[in-house]
Order: sequence, then C-alpha cells, then structure tokens
Amino acid sequence: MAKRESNVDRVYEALRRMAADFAFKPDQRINESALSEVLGASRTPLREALNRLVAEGFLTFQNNRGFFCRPLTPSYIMDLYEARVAVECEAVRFACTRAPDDDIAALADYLNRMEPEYQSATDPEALLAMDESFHARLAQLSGNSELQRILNNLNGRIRYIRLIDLKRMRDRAGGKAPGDTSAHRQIVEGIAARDTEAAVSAMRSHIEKRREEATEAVRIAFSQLYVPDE
Amino acid sequence: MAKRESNVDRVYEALRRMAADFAFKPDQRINESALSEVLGASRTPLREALNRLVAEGFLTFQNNRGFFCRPLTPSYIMDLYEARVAVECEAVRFACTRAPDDDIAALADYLNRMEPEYQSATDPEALLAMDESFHARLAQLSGNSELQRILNNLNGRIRYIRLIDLKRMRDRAGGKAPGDTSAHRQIVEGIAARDTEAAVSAMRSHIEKRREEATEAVRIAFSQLYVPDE
DNA sequence: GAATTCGGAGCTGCATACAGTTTTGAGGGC
DNA sequence: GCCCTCAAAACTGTATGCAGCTCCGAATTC
Repeated sequence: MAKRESNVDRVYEALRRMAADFAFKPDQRINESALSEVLGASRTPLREALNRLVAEGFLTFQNNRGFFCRPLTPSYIMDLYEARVAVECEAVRFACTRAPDDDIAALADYLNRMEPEYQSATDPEALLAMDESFHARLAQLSGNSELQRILNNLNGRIRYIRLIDLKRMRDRAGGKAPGDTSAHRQIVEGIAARDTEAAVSAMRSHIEKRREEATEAVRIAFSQLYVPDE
Repeated sequence: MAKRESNVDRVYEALRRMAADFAFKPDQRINESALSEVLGASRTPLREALNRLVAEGFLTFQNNRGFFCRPLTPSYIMDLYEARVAVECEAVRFACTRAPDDDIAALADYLNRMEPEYQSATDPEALLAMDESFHARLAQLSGNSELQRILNNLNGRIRYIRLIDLKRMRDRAGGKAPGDTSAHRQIVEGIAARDTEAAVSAMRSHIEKRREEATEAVRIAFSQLYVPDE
C-alpha cells in the first residue's frame, strides 16, 4: 500500500518519453495546465519533472514564458553525435585497459545470442532498443558511471533521429532493416584482444558513419513533425 | 521593474554554489523548510531548483525522504576526472581540425595576458577560476555546445576537489601556488600547429596528472568536511 | 541493559489559490 | 488593408495548507 513510486517520477518518465519522441514539436511552448490534466497530476509535481528535463537538455525554459521543447537543427544533432563519439571512445579505451575478461566475454556472448533476433527484426523500434542496449553495456565495461550517465542522456536526446535514420534505411532496403552487427562485433573483438587503438577506431568510425547520415534524417524528421500534423 | 531573473534562478544559482562547495556535507539530508527560510523563498521554487540539481548530479533524491548531497568518494571523483578527459580531448581534437586561426590566436593571446596574473596569484580560488576559464574557452574552440555543456557540469562537481588540490600544492610549495601555464601553452601550441596528436596527448596528460593527485585531495576534503565542523 | 513498540513531532508530496506577467484579439485611427 | 492601443483572457510564479510518510525517543518488555 505504500506508494513506492512518486507522482513526480511517474510524470517524469512520461515526459521524458514524450520529449524524446518529439510529442512536443521543436520549440513548441508547453502548456502546464493542459499537460497536468493529461498526466493526471497537479502543476507542482509537473513543474518539478519539467525542471529536471530542462537540466537534462530535453527542454528549455524562459522566464515568465514557461517550458519549451528543445530545438531540432542539424547542428544540434551533430553536437550530440560528436559528444557520443567522445564518450563512447573513452569508454572503449577503459574497457580495453581494465574490464574483466569475464565481462567482455559476457558482452560477446550477448552479441551472439542477439544475432538471430537482430537479423530477423524489421521493427526499427526493436532494432534501436537492441542497439542502445549494446552501447549501454559497452559503456558499463568502462566501469565509469559518469560516462554511462552522460551516454544515457545523449542517447535519449538523439533517439528520435536514430529512429528516423533506421526507418529510412529499412525503406531504402525494401522492408529489410540493416542488421549491422559486424561493427559491434569488431569493437568487442578489439576489446577482447586488448587492442585499444583498433577498438577505439572501430567505435569512432561506427558512430561517425551514422552521424554522416544524420543531416538527412533531420530533414525527414522535420517533415514528419510539421507536415502530417497527425 | 519587470523581474528579469526569477526566484527559481536565483535560488538555483545559490544552491549550485552551495552544493559545489559542499556547504552540504556528502550524503547529508537537506531540510527543505530550513533551507527555504535561509534562501528567502517558499518550498515550491526551492524544490524546482533542487530537482534541476538532481538532474545535474549535484544532489540525489529518495522518495519520501527528500534531497541529499551527492556522495564524495575517490571512485566518484575518478569518474569525473575520467569523463573530463573524454570530453576535453575530443574538444581539442575538434579545435585542431576546425577552429578558426583567429580564435586560436585569441586563446593564445588570452594565455599571454593572464600569464603575469597567473604567476603572481596565490589565492587558490582565483587560480582555479582562471584555470576553469581557460578550459572553458578551449572547449568553445571545438564549436560543439554539448561538449561545453558537459564540461561545465563536470567542472562544477569536481571544483571542490580541485580547490583542495591547489591549496595542498600551495602549502607544500610554501605559499607559492603552482603557475603551471606550460601545460596550457603546450596544448594551445599543438592546436595552433594543427597537430592533433600532440595537442590531444598534451591535454590527456595534463588532466591525468591532476587526477592522480585527486585521491589524496579527497582524503583531505573528507577531513575538512567532517573534522572542523564549521 | 538491550531490544521492541508505538505515538507524536517533523518532514515531504501534492493540490490549490492567487498575484503578476504575457498573450491575444477587438476596436479604432490612418 | 495595416498598424497601433489596450483591456481581458490565459498562463506562469510562488505561497500556503494539509495529507501522508518518516524518524526519533520514551515507554515497555524481556
């Protein structure tokens, strides 16, 4: 009977999802009263959750004007991808130098077990979830919780674009999503061999490959967010 | 007469400073009522500011128990230093590849102008402010606002330890603080020469040198926070 | 004396109310 | 038609009140 999860937490989770999915359009002003009604909470806990999301970069805030959705521009997305490179490459570096062999083997094993599912999946949502899970586990190998925390935040804000990107690739490939496990495998092999340079450069080129497609994905994202209007 | 800065912002700034300086002791529970009286605001804006600081990692939060100061452990500080390396090295990389010559020259110039002040300053606070300013400007050269944002956050949380570290060095050197501009100069020279490898490795060793002293600084920080009790 | 129970004080969680600011749009001048 | 003006509507900023949870210490039991 004790409420284990507070209202603020519930509202926060819901808002984070909404913000990640651009349920609010870029730069759109957020109406607190309306939103509080939708979420079934008063403005007080709602605003607490909104403030957290501002600090995390999902929303912006202007005095006496309230909360706004973060903007969506090519340069903003570029910045996020570039920051991801910084964080993930350093995480790989640490994984190479100090991750226990067992943990590395476990990640390799995870990759093997997921392989069939990865190859057969066509749903971009599922693919992205698996991809994010892999990268999160990889960050865990670094043994550095700050790097994990930052990566989680960056991935949340970049998520929508990655989804668009995957959908675009699926559509171009004719319904078949790209099961690009080779890059992941290459990274893990580099770590297992404790070959820092190889692993880091594999990671760098893996992310940068995606980054290069991002501009186009942003363009599509824009059209999806503004044209259909539901 | 229009209030340009809101109460929340004012409270937030005050709290951030307090949290950075460990005006709250590690893991200490924060009493909202008492704090709101000290800060001259009601609990509503106070809690909004506290929620931002939770999202930024300055504080933690437990359901129905409220807000707590972040812990202070060697491994936590290590994580922050390691994340700094990741962020700053990547920033240097971008500075090498794409910062305008003029901006690089401006930073070198800034370094030259600050040199006398840096050499003569004995106040650790002032030294740290100059050091942080240099690193922030360097991050600006990357042209990536996410990297700047993350660095600003990391520096805020690591600040107290760096201050302890500087004080320790001053005391050991007999009142003379260490005007280590050579490392900074080396980094900027590397960038100016567009020598990515040299600049990055200079940055890496610069930060890691400090990181190695951090464990000892944490020990001192602990004694300062718990023994004098005022 | 140590462990346990329990009641109350104190604190947090949240809804609500209202003051102050921004936005909107109707009306009027050009 | 276009651009001001200005007052009402709408929204944000913050204080306050109360319900419910947590915590502490006195009383009780062993």
